[in-house]
Amino acid sequence: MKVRTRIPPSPTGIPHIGNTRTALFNYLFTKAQGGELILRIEDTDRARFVPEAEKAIVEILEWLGIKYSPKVERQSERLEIYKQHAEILKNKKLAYTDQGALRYRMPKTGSTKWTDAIGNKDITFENKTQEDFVIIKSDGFPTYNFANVVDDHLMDITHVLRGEEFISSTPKHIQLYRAFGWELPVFAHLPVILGNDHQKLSKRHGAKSALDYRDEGYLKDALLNYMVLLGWNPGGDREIMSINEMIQIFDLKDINTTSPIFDSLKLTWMNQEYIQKKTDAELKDLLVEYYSDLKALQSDVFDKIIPLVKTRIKTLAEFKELTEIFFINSINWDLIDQEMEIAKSTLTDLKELRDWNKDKLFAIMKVHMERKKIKMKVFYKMFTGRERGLPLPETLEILGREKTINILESLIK
RNA sequence: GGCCCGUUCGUCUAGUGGUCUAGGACGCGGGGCUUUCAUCCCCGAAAUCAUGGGUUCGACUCCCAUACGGGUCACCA
Repeated sequence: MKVRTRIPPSPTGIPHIGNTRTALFNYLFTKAQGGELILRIEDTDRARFVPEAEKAIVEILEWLGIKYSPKVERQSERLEIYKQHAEILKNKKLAYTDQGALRYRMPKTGSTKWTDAIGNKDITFENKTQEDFVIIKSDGFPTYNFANVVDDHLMDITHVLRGEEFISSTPKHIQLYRAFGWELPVFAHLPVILGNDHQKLSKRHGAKSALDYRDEGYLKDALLNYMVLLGWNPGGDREIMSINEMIQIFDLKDINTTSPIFDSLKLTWMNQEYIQKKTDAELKDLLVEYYSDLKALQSDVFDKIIPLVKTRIKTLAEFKELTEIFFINSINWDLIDQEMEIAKSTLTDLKELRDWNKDKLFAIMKVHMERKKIKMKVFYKMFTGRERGLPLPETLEILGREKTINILESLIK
């Protein structure tokens, strides 16, 4: 039997990174099994419905390369189906009307159990602890608990990979399957990702979305790689992996049972790793895509900057500040007396310099450093306004004679 | 509070009865390289494997209890 899974977001906002990780696991599992993944919009909550949410959901999956079947299902378009199925339960006296809503009558004796694929463990709930739950709301829309089960069956879902927060509602789902005489899918409840506060990731606690990370200059490969390591480990010391490598070795049995804490520091480190692994051309493309205004930079200048920048940025967003000197058109820093003196004599040297290249430029600086017993920092401050940055001689070589001399002249007068 | 799940360095984790005086990664500290800052390289600190009982010739690994943490108790998903 072919594996079929689903990504069932509810369009109540932009999904945060925890939800996206669940989508990723669904994708990896499905690809590894040669199955099919569908996207099903669970828009049954009219009060919290956010029109733009679906667009963001699709955008995230697209950016990350999480592919699913072309036909997107929407529960709001399937109301008739839920109504029919509710009717069946009502006729069987398994559901009853309660204040305009339809409730499912849960059995009150015995127990409901299943073997969860995560950790391969049996989970049992005593039925006496379960309450009758609403399946059709008074507004005519189905609840998650109902629509989810009906759709999973009708759409031939074989594996339900979802967050651990759904464990306690799984007995409801199982009873519904039984009431209809349907076969159970495999349930796999992923441990939820916790934030720094050790609480479940949530918008309220500042959980970001994949789109936020993209906007902050993170690469999709890095985000994907970091996310997958949160709760999944193929064994051994392997950490850096491409999505295709993940698919090759992905197995539900390697998913942990403990809730991991999201460590943005390690994500940032990983992002830097990925940036460094990119070729110059690839990094250039990423930067052009990230910044809308890089066209202003001359292509040959841009090409020369890339290798200098590569080991110095952890996110694409850091590019601008680091390369500021190539974009500025006015000087906004001052020199103190000693620096001024050095600036003047350096300027003289620069004007006389025949070959404008990094070695000659560095030679000039070296002379001054030795004569005045100063450190390189002084030159960084002088030419860029900052005490650190891209290698100076290289930077000035790329900047060119005219612009470099301009900087010193405007500082001196 | 009831019910459910979990517990190895600060964090992500390896580990499936003896190879563990517990390995890797991030972060942190120190050093090297060096034109600043990075990158890179080397070294180091960091877990009495939550605690207490079992089982066993032998437990991080199996069982039980306790503690702690998390999830969930909606006409939200």
